[in-house]
Amino acid sequence: MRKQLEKVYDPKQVEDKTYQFWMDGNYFHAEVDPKKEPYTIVIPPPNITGQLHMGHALDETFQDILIRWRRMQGRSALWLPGTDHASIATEAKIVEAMRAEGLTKEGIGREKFLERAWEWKKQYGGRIVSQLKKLGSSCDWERERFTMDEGCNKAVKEVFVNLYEKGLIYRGERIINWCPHCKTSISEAEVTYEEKAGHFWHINYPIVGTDRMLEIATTRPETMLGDTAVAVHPDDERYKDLIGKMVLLPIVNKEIPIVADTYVEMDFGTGVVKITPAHDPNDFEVGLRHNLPVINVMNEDATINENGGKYAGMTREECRKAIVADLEAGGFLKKVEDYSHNVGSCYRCNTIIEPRVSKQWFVRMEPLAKPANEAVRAGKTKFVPERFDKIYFNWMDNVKDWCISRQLWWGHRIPAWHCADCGEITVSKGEVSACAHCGSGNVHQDPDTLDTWFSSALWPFSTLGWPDKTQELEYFYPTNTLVTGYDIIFFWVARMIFSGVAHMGEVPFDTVLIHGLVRDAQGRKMSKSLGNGIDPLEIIDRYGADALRFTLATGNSPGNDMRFSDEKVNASRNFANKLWNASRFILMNLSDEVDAVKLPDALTVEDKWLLSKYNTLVKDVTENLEKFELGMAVQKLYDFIWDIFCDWYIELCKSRLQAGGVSSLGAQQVLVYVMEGTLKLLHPFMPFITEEIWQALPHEGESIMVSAWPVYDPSLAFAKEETDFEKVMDAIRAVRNRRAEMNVPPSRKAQLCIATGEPEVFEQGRPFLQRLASASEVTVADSFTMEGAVQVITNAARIFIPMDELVDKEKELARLNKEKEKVEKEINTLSKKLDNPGFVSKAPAAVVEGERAKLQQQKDRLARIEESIAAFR
RNA sequence: GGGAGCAUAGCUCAGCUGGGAGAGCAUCUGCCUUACAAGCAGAGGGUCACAGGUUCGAGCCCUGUUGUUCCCACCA
Repeated sequence: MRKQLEKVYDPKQVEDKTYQFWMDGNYFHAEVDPKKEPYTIVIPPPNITGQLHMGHALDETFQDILIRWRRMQGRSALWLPGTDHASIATEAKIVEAMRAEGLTKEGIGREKFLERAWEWKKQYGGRIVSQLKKLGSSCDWERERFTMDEGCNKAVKEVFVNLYEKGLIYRGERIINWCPHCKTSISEAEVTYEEKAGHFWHINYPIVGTDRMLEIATTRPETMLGDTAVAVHPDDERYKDLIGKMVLLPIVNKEIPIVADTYVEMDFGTGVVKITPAHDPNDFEVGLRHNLPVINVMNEDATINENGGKYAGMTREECRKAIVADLEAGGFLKKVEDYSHNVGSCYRCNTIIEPRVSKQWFVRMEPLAKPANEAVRAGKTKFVPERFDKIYFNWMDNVKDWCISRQLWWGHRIPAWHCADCGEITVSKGEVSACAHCGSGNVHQDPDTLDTWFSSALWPFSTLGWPDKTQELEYFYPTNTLVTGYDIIFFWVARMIFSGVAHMGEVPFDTVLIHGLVRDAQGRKMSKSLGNGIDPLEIIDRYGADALRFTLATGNSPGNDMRFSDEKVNASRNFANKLWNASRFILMNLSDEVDAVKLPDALTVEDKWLLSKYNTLVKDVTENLEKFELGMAVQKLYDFIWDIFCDWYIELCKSRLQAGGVSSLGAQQVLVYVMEGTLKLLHPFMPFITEEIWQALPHEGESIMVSAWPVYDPSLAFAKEETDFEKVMDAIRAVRNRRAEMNVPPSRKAQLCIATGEPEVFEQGRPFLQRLASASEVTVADSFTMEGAVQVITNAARIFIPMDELVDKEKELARLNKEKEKVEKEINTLSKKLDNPGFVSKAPAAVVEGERAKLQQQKDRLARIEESIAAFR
């Protein structure tokens, strides 16, 4: 007794059980196997603070599709999973949790803080991993890594020391982007700019020794507390005579010089710029050129410090208001304009960043970017879609030095020790107890940690054992495909590429598959603040993981954003159910004799039609996957299963199954053969349901996920049978169509008389016409003379349905004449085309041949229509 | 300021190297045909944003225009 399936597919009864089955079978594990070709994907490690969101779901679905497909193709397919320590985000969470207990970071100290952080990681770091499993991700969990584990730490230190020794890491006092909320420096890439409405305050600065005023315009009046000059353009006739003079800084009452600098745009604002070297990157540069003092007027949290005099203690915003009020009271404020300008914010917490001068560690980018660019230009790494290489090049060609130090505790600590005696720095992979320069034991480690992306950049090789020369590294590196969103190209992709090139001498992956964002049904970005995020786990709970995966993989082309809606998942769920019921049908009809996947010796015309279609599907899906056209592959599978397999073949084989005997056995074998192969093709997209059905059908092997991917089989290409059978299908469709138009219910059977030049084709199709076109009886002949019958014309036949009482002669004639007109028009277009010497001589022969065949077909059709019209007269 | 994407049926989107416009949803009609009503059979609906050009042939290639989204840079 075969296992019978439930009437409706219930993912809940299948998914967890099946995932466990795969884990028990150890199918996810990839070994170094010289007999096999490797295929490697490293996961973009999700943050340990994170919850699975739609972006992850899309990313992981693509990766799982690729990895499952390659595994079935016999590659040693490694999907290396792991998580990211996410220094800023994690530290923020822990600080927040501590605040609830009335504790502060500084209060408990570094050591205790890190203990808590690790405890937190232990408790919550696994959450996202278990969520990945819900999706069906076939990661090699034995090789799971963490960006702050021992191996990654070893790699980080190795790279830091290496770059330092090459002079590519340096420490310097620079103006950097400071997040007053996270209280750390952040890199250029971590600042997002947004157009914000603001004001342009015009302020009069009295010129010392005259009664003239110099009018400057600023968007940030509060920074005037740190002004150390005003600047004009050297060629500006209006101000030329003032260069070198002093102005009196209002409120502060300090004299500062008027300098000349070409940075100033003459025709913007008043052509005079106040210079605040400590709080503006451009002003900082001007300050360097003119040897201006740098006065920092803000604390770490962007409140005004003691340099701000009476404004000390105010926030930036409070100070701005107070200063503007004071300027106005003092008569210095000339006017206020509305002005919108770009304001930079921290990409993590969205706080407006504050440019700040401080001592930080930097990576010198130019020497690293150059070889990385060359590698990509040489095609060693390809972006899919290709256009994204522009984003990469644009960033890499203009890249600034990378600020890598963070004033945080949770992260890789910078392996540098400062000597209190000689002031020199000792950089080392190991612990340092004595200064390498003076030998003093009075050394202390730099308190800062590294940018999270510093360790992420090493991910493709640190996870494979580097800097040790492991077998894994040798075998799996360079990896093959990196799957990620376009929003992360320079944060991560670019940095992995230059790191791979610098430390491994080889790019880290051959292909970067870029996908877009998942938006909500209205096309808005999903975000916490909008509250429009859709939880993938809830979707899985309601529709099943397969339906979610199918939705994410379908109707979407690489690099483009997609909208997510319940309707789409619903359609996917319906598809899963369709597949489920098709297998139920097969199982209900399967006799015990059919116990293997094997084709019958004798194939009928409809068998050959189906097998030929299936064979093409195998080829197409494989080719689409090779070109990363996942959406197209999945669409073809959908069409094949629903339309060709279910709506046609299953209906076609019903009479054979009912008849029993050899003919029935043959149909069963074909059903099993095609279903089994199709399940394999669909498995990477819908792993759970395909496994469940595959196990219920005759099969070989333990699991579909380690079964062999189907290959195109030339012996299954039946071109002639395909076209022949489609003529029968055409006839069926045409008859159905006529009957529907005349509102004849299927229960009312009618005789069909088919006049055709290819009687053998329609003889073969007789049982199908009977069953699917509601025919009581089918007669095939060269021609018929029949009066008053309903007539249906296809490209291969004239079909008479003698239902005289339904025939309205006038209407029939009108319809036939309309059809005739249409065909004549068609013939006209085709003839014109074929009479065009340009077309015949320049178009490919196959195309011309095709057009000729079409013309002939239409001419034949026209002849049939004319016969029918004549018969009515 | 520079760059990129998008514009195709009422809606959401496919359409791979140019060779007779597609799907899902929605709408309308008829069916519980014993795998599936989460279904079956049918129907209607498109100047492929606009204007030129290349070509025997353009939704697809080129130029320009309009609308829209995004990225980068940035004049304080």
